[in-house]
Amino acid sequence: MNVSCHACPIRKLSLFKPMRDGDVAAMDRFKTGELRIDPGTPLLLEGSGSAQLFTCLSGQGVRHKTLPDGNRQVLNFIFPGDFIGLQAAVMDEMQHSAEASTDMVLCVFDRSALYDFFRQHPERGFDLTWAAALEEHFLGDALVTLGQRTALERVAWAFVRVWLRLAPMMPDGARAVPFPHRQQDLADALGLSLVHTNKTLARLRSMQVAAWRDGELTISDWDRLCDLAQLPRDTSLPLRPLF
Amino acid sequence: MNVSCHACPIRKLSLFKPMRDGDVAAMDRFKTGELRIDPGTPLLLEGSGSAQLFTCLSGQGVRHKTLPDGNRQVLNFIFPGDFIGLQAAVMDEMQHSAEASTDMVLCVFDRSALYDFFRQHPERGFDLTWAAALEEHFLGDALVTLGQRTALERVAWAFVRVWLRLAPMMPDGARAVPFPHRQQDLADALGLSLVHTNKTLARLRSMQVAAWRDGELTISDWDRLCDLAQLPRDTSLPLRPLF
DNA sequence: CGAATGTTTGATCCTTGTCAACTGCTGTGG
DNA sequence: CCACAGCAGTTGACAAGGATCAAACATTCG
Repeated sequence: MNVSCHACPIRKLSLFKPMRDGDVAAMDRFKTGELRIDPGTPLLLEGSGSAQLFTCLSGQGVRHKTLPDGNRQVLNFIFPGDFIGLQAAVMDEMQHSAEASTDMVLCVFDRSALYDFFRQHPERGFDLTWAAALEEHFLGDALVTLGQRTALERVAWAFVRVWLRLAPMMPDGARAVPFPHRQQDLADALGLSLVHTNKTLARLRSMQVAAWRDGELTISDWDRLCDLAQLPRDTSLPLRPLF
Repeated sequence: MNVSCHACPIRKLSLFKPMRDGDVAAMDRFKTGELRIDPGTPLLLEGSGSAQLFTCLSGQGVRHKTLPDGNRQVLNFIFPGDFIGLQAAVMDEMQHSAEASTDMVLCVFDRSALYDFFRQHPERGFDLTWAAALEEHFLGDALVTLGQRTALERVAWAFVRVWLRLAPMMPDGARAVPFPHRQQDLADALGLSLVHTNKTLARLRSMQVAAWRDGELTISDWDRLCDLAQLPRDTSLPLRPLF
């Protein structure tokens, strides 16, 4: 199998410093292969059973936990370039898995090789730590949202997040980004009921602020959206390490 | 200044493999000094300004974010042994800081030295990544709680978490653990109002399940508490890396 | 066409937030 | 020594945001 990984997002993830040839080679050795899955297919990440790490090459999905009573919390949406599976290593007590919302192509890595990877390429390991800290930062933001924001603010916040994440990957001037999920997914991500989420979406639409239809998110009034989300209008995603 | 760090929790944090002498020496070089702060003192972590990392040696505190409208979300409580500051590096857009609830003693590290540390001690870097993933796991749990659990369940969940974290540090058979925070802090951590938190605490007390008074958390009925929190009764904290 | 899935809308209920008042404790200054 | 301010905790009354229930509607697929 050809395991060269030129388009592999783990590179993007680590692109804080230019990559040397040795690093690329090491990355390829680390890589196990590619995986393509259909919408609705679960990515097995439960407990320590799974020995794999993934990066998303294309498509979108959700990462979620499920409570014994059946309630589901979406931890985050998975976009191209995202790294999945680090956390799975430390999970036991709770259901934790990921699921494809569209066709997805994943880059598969062998977790057991990660340790060697660290030894041989400390700089990349450093980047990984940084990526994990970044993930944690995002989760912290989500926590703030679920803890302190109203329904309208939550949806606005989610839209800002999605837009910031995806817009840079779109051709300049694009008015919409792909967000191919169900309202139920967003509801589970924001800790709202499906019905209330739906009504809130309708409100945002009638306010002419943002519309999410047919798997596409269109934002008409960025400033008002940011205000609703209590975010500065020039918000951007942190992408480069600061230390 | 004597910077030997025999009691320093960053060692505990990395205790997955025995430490070699070289590691200890490197750690000490990495260490900047110790810091003791009074209750109510904020630890400056805002934005990229802070060039420091800390581990908590003794005392407790909270790490929180503040919204423009003044609402506060407690991300987590800080216990002895915890590592703080990794996330701060990637934070800009939002207030983010930590504050001491009691007298605290902190171990201070220089962030700029972290990179070198990684290069020279890849295994330790690996541990750090693991620690970051672990943190993320905890935040994910918190997210589930804020998103899906009721007030009673949230408080129960928090008590279980605190107990699991602190009990191993207590003498065997201890019936209470120190939890020296205000009800407002717990409320802000759980996304509840102060009043409702108070009433929920009263309920838990009258149910003879758990009582938190005078900075001490006492658990009388572990099984019922776990049931309320929707957690298995044999829940434990993940402490060792699985890969 | 019918079944399945997802979206939309209205009616009702309830968990939780808000407002307000009171208690008890601690520290301070006259 | 007492008066008083300040702060955390407690309790009750009331309001509201969001959950739940139920039903209709749209779309896709076999």
